[in-house]
Amino acid sequence: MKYRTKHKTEILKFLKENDDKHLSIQEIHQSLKDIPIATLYRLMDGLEKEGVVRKFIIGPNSSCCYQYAECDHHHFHLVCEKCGKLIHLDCDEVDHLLQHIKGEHGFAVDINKVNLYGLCDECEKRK
Amino acid sequence: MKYRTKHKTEILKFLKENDDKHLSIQEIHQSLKDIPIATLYRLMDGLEKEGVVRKFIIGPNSSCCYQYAECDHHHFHLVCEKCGKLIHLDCDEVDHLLQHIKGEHGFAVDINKVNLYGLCDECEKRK
DNA sequence: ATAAAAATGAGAATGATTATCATTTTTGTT
DNA sequence: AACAAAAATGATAATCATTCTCATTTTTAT
Repeated sequence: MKYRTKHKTEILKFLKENDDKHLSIQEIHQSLKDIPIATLYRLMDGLEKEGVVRKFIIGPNSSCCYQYAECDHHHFHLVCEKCGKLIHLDCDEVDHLLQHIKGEHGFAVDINKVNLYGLCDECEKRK
Repeated sequence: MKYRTKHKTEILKFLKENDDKHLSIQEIHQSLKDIPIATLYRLMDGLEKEGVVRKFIIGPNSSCCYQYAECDHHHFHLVCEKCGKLIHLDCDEVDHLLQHIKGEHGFAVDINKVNLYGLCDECEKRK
């Protein structure tokens, strides 16, 4: 991912325009038809590794989704498995837990890679 | 899943013997070679629906894993991104955070779907 | 302008999971 | 014990997302 290419620019533009959604590879491909699917996979993979983009696994059987990564990287993301809603969890308790895990269990959690899947209030009620 | 069958018995015996591990379909199939893979998928699916067995999604790209349900502890999984090691995090702090998230943020985290990615101690030292 | 490094693209390959459907097994009932 | 309906099976094909391959093209630094 060292070179600047038209495809990369196009993808980032599209993701920025939709920074409130999680977009699957399939959805991105729908909109950016000129990018071959194999290339798209490759580029999304690279962008994720660079931290430009965030990858979500929504549900066991569906494919993964991507979203433009924001700069404030210090919170967990709650992802509703029903409606796909993304909640940013700014919360001291989280920091506390992560420090505890580091101190007591010797594991440095990379908060950028973590999503807490579950059900939001509305979807739980509708269940 | 109404009838008692040899296969079901065999699977449950195997899972009980390995109640400290998460077993992938492939691993189960390795050990219980006489059960055709299609049947195995079907049975595991049925056992999960019945609540006899728990399904885990470990990592974005790997397949799912199963564990005998009675032995399931309410824990997070820590996944080391370097060595792939899976750590079971049994910890009261986790329960505390989840209750807090449910109570204060109105979100029911499904702990089985969550992995905390990061670096284990050994890999961090080696970094 | 050039060459090395990187990215591309088309299709094939992979690999997990699901669907199909004729056959077999299980179970409760005569 | 025999029967029939319901359920489970098994072999194979189908599906579908993702990855691989490799010859070609593009990008970048010099």
